[in-house]
Amino acid sequence: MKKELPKTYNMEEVENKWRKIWAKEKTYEFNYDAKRPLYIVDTPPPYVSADHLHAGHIMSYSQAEFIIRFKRMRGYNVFYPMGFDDNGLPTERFVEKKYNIDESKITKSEFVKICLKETEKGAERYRKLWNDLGISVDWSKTYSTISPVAVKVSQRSLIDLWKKKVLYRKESPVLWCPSCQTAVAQADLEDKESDSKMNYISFKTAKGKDLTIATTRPELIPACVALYVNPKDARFKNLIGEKAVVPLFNYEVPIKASDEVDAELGTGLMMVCTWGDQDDLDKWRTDNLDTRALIEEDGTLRKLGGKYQGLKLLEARERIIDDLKNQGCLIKQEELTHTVNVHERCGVPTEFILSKQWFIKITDMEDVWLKRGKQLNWYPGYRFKDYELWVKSIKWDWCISRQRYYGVPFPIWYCSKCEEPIFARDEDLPVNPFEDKPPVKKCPKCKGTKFIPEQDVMDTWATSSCTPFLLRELVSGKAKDKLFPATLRANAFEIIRTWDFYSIVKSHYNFNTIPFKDVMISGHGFDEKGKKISKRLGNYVSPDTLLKKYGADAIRYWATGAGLGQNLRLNIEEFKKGKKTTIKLWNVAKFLEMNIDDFKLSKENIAFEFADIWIMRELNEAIEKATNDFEQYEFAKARNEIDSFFWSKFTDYYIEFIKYRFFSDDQKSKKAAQQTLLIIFYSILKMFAPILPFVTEEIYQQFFAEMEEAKSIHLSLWPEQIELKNVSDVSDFDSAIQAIDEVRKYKSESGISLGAQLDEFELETKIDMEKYGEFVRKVVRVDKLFF
RNA sequence: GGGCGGUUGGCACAGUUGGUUAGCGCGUCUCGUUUACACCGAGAAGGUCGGGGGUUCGAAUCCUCCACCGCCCACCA
Repeated sequence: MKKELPKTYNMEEVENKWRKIWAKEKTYEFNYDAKRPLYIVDTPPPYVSADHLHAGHIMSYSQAEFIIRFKRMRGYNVFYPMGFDDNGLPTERFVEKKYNIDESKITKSEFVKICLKETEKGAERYRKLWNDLGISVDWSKTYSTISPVAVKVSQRSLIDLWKKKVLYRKESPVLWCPSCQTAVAQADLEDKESDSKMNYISFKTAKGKDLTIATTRPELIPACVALYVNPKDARFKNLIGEKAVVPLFNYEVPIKASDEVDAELGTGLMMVCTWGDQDDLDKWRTDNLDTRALIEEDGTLRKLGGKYQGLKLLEARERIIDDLKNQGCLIKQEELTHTVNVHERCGVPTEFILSKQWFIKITDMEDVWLKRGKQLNWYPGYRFKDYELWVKSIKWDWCISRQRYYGVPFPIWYCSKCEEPIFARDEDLPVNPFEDKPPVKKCPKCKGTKFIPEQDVMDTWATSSCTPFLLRELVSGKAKDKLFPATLRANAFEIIRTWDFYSIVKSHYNFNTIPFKDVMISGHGFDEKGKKISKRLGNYVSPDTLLKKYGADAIRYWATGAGLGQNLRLNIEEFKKGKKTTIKLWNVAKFLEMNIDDFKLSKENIAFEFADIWIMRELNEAIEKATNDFEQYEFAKARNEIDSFFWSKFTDYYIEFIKYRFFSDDQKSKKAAQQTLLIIFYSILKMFAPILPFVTEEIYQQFFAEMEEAKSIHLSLWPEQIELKNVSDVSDFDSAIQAIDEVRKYKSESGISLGAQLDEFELETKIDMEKYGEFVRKVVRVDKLFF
């Protein structure tokens, strides 16, 4: 049946319509079906506390989704759930700021309640944006990282790690954020440039000889436990084994030797404190130095600080410098700029403090992590380097406990007498140790009867690293066992060292396998000038504004623009081009509507003409290339391929080549053109479908739905190449095209309308006149062609 | 200090295993209302591929050094 398309494409109306219908018809719902191969997608659960959604978010999720739609059309049974990461520090800080909350004046449960409310709001915003963009998520399969199922899976994973003896609790120096007042992991650190001073301070040996050390952290002097020199350093080697006297505090520390001391740096004499940096920790560990814990959880000096006790680190620094000056122990100060490690969530420099924390063993396992990493397919391949580099730089076991409120609780109680940890039973999960009782009445170790719940919550990555085996909990029945490992993990490069790495760790320990087969790494969205989009710079437009102005299809079109793993600038021109493409598709549909009476593929033998065969050959090539590109996750290349076939071959040439046949009385020729148009355009629509889901669906429903069983173009199959057997040889068709170009050029340069009829034209291009003469004459409207 | 990515006409980008006059889009200029489309069509101008050196019959494409941009890691006594 023939339908009348509106004259112009009403983008907003069409997009809205299909959003509603896809939701109502549950077009993207996952239904297990043993016959079809599975394609399981694990995309990042975004932080719902991110209140600055921008084009970068659109870009990375769209890019993964192009592949997902492609795979769906390739016959895969796609399982595409969506999660929201709403636990942990980012949410807490967001809530504190938004409501101006002082945590000391609010109960833990009140605070958590507000966090939950905010995260719900945040999730709703994301959900709406993804939906507006046409992200083909199965919305009946969602999770949040604080939901009972996520808590259960995380806790179960943790208990398993304990049983496998790779989880341990230990008092040791840990990376600590004095602002958030929690332990943090190595992966949570960020570099920050800051101005500081190098202080040259005089020590004395026990025998009274003068020594000078250089430090940027004079406030750590009360925690000084040793001085180090290089044993090859002629100036100092005779000091090795002697004692030095710490100024202001007047206690003795040993002078030791280490090859790692660089005689050129500072004064060549290194002060080791507990603990200022990695060196301090290394020396402390290997040489069994004293433990002098100086820093309190809130970033003030402990009792060890003597008269400086209670001062903040920076205040203590000033006072100590003053006092050193007064005692003549400060020799000089030099300005310098150096990089400090700050907590990425708040930008405050981290410290090391002595604290009891839970750790997962990841150090000394480089070969294991590398082996696991190599078992994955990395797209693009060079991003494996990022993983490799990270794995090789791991110095700490993964500290997973956080001294915060809003997060997944540890399923752990401690015996109040002997501190033995009691883990929850699997059948009781999820548990909240504050509300639930431990599974034993008596401590198995000391028979104590009182238990204290673990106060800490888990690191957010301890939870989100479980997503590969959390996803399957969203379905019931037979499918469950088949939904792990996932097929595709898609994320941006900056979370390779966290999300990807920790997921690999968890799957390795818990299931002795890899968490997913393919990793697809996207770049970042940049602003129009090429600057990274950030909240601080305010260099972004809200996605809603962009969507309203250009439509989802156009924005998705832009998102195809970056090569895999490359950054992508915001580019309004690309939005416009995307919009133009949707309109062009619409107008071609109008053309078909005007010239085709019956939208059916004919079963009769069709007398295809040269131009028809030519365009079908071109189509086959385009299909082959686009398919290969998509298979390699190269959506940018695929789009270019489809684009150039559509614009340069199909609309610029083929449609012009056949117009005359529609005005002629040759029914056979007309029929062949109609059939070719149908075949080609239908394939084009399908190839554009992963990128432009709305306009392709609209046209599909108008003209092609009746030809197929699929209720949506997105559930139809990806186009196959057309079989071209027993057809004329058109390998010289390019000469005909060249002749046509020649006439077009002549008309254009002579100011003659392309539609004007010419009596005769002398061609320079040599063509097979018998074969293509009539065709060229009709297309370019010339009565007589000759050489 | 180590590593990754990038540097191609005004702008934003493609350039497969090295091979004929280096491509596309936008922009610019000139034309054209051809019954799908002016959110159109035809045509033109414009680059020697960041810089130096090398390999080769031949390099944007391989090697080497350097510069600049972006990012990651490490160090900073």
